[in-house]
Amino acid sequence: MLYPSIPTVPLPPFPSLAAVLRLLRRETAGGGSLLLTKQAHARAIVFGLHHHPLISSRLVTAYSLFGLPALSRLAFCDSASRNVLLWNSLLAALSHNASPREVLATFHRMRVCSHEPPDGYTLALVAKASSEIGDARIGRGVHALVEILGFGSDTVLGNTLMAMYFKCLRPNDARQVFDEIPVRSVASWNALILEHVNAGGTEHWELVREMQSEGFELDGFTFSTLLPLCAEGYAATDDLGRQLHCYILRHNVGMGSKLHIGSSLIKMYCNGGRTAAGRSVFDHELQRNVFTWTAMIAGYVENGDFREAIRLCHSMHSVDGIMPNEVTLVTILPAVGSLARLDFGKQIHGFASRRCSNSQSSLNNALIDMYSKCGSLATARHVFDDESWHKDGISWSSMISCHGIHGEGNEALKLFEKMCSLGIKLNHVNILGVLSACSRAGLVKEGMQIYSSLVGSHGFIPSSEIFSCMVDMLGRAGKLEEALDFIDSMSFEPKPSVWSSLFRAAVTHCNRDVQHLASEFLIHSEPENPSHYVSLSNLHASCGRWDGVELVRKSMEVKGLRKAPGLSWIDVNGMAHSFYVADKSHLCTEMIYKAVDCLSQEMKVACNCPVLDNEQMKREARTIQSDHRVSLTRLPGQANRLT
DNA sequence: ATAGGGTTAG
Repeated sequence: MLYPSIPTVPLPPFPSLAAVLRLLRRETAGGGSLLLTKQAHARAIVFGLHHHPLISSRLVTAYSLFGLPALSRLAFCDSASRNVLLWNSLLAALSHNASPREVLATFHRMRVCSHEPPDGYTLALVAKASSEIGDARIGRGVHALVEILGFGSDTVLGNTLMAMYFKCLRPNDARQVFDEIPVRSVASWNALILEHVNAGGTEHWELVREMQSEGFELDGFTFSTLLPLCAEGYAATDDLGRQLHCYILRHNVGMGSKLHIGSSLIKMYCNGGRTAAGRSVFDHELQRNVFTWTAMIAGYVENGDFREAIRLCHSMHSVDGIMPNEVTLVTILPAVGSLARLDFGKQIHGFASRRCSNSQSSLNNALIDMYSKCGSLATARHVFDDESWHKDGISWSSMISCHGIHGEGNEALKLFEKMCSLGIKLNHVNILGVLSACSRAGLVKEGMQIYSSLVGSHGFIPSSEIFSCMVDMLGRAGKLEEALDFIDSMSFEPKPSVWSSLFRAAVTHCNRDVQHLASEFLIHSEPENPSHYVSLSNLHASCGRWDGVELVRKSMEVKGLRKAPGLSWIDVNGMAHSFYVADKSHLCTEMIYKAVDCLSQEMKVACNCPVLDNEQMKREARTIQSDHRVSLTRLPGQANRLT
């Protein structure tokens, strides 16, 4: 067995038990000095103190705080006398840094070797380990032992056993444990409520009332559980989220839980689209940590305010001295991609490779997506091909979509096959990814094949997004009749997105009948959406039916509908330039239009297209642009992005 | 003993 390297620190003249103990105080070890811990260990060995159970258990715990279970075990093994305290320290160290099975194995050794019976702390650690394994038989054994050893009325152990039965999917046993706890605590109720929330039922509010009627106050844990349920609150008349927020402020809830509550509140408001309310919580928080910041950044990202998200990410260090962590980076990367801010994306990549481990799939997945959205297919692929990290389902899905976005349908299909052969489970997202890749690349046959094999042989139930994608695939390829048949064959009412796909296709292929049909359905299913009226009006205009135009405009007026004109914008050297349709207001208009013409020509040559007249050319350019050069991402109430 | 922030499509 290897001893830790003994540092060459001069020993004080009269080393004593107390001096070693002082070095092994939790604060010293937890404060980050592995060197001091090793120094203490060395001294203990030199003076034979490492046999003392108090010293050895401190050593076990100290190494555990550094995440070094092998050294914890070493300190344990070296001790000549082992009491419950020492065994418990080892079990706790393994519980934090090793597998639950190792905890149980060590517990069995303790039962055989130790002359002292386990205490409540031992049993709590073992119950926790058995809940992580999720095996109810093992759990029942622990429960029996708790009763036999006389801890049956212990509140903390009761709570642990209850959580254990929930994790082992034995809710009835869990409930029985709860009912039999003689003196319940807030934690007992919190655990019960959490499980009901996770199970997706509605009884949790009833439980909260019951808890209050028994005289318990809701605490920070209760609110962390309840707040996520209130995101949609403001739409309802009673706005539960705000009510809970007021309760928290009035009762000053959250001794020691202020940070948890803060980030939960921010998330709750932002999930309901109320970023301003979330920001107000954020600004008034007396203490913020990386969770608080990440919650606020995520709120902006989710609601499409990418610039504010990036601004916050930049200022977290200067304002609060807090560094972004991996989760923060994973949160901000989609915003970077949506704004096509390759420069910032590269900075994040550099920052991550310096400060984070390279093993996190989620971070690498987000990087692939960011590079892909910024137009950097090669870099995205480079990250993907790096073999030092483990690829999960999302990694494959991201890479497949990335090739799809860049028009490389065949490469997307190749990856999809490989993904399936690796046994990665298919879901709505990764199927939609490969189908939309087929759609963009015009691989109709291949896309149909995947669709029918999944729906036909594998009993997959397609989502409405997948239906729209299939209509889009057929429509782009000009197969409008087949697209209509496909819509007919759908087993449920087509969502507006299905009709939108059909409408776009009909515009591209100049089929006025289908345009008309789709636009009627769109107006019928979303009568409050102004875009549909404008589309119909434009259709009438293109046929010279000015009375139709008039009619549509009137009905918009009656309904009080106005459509905000669409914008496109492009970032040039950090400056955003935006354009309306046929906009001529830019200072460099002439130059810009010349450049666009050149690009269109180049694209046509690249696509081997015949030279067309001016009208045809414009139409063609629009189609090609929407497929390749220009990817349009709609931001709510904002502009489109040009990449 | 019970809790807080995140990645793929559209």
